[in-house]
Amino acid sequence: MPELPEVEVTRLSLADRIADARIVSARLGKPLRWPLGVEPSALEGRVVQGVRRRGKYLLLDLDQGLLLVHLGMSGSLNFAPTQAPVGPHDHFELVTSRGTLRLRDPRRFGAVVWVAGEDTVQAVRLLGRLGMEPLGEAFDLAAFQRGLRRRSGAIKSVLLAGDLVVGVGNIYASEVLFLAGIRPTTRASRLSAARAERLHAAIREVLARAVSQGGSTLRDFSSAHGEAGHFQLEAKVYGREGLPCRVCGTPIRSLRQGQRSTYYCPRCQRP
DNA sequence: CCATATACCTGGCAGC
DNA sequence: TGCTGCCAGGTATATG
Repeated sequence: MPELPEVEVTRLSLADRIADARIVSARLGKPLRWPLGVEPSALEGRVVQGVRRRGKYLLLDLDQGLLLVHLGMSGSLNFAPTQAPVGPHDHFELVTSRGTLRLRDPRRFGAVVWVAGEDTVQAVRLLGRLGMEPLGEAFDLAAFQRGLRRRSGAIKSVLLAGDLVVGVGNIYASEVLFLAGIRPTTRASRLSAARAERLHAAIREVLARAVSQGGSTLRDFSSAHGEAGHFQLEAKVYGREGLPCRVCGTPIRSLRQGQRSTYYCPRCQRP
């Protein structure tokens, strides 16, 4: 579920409220993708200083070390002064002086990992190969164009890989390529400089718009406040196979790329 | 270096 | 109704 917009919406809804909170206790449920890396009791007394985001990871800065949180495919965070009873899919919990933070993740592809610092082996293993951040100054057009030229694979797959630019997942990859007018099967290396520039702009535009809409709620995503997102209502192609293109009316098509569904308009998106 | 397949796990849904 | 098979927002890792 969570692509960059959902992770950023989570961060925005959490950061101010959890800042300066002191951890009272930590609890684990079933195993997540990776082990926490410390005894939960070792987190007691730590203070949450802030929440950053890198790609689809949330970084909870503590006064000693930090927690790397990934929502995987089905994860969501909730932060509230008082919580409902623990459910069968609540697999991590931090009780703090300002409220209780819970990770609900039915599929358990998500993770919470404590690391002593961002330069540790474990942190570098997880964060070290991430591509450019698409929002803000770091998303350099020339570097993006150079990166695309080096890739022979389909542009959809290159976007998903996350080592050139982070944050574009399966929903937004289709949406971004629609906005840029690019066929998902086009080889990245064969995109003209002009089309690469349109793609660069489309990535920023779609992701920023999705953040402003509170992300996409397909099944059960919600912010740490519990609010659903609305971007799925304005999706142009994702999940719309057979329905008329919102721009030209041509039926939307779907195909499989690297075991993932891709949606596109055969008329608006030229190879 | 790059591209692709695989694995992880649960729940929802279409089809029979 | 109950079963089976497929599909789902991600990505580290192995393999070619």
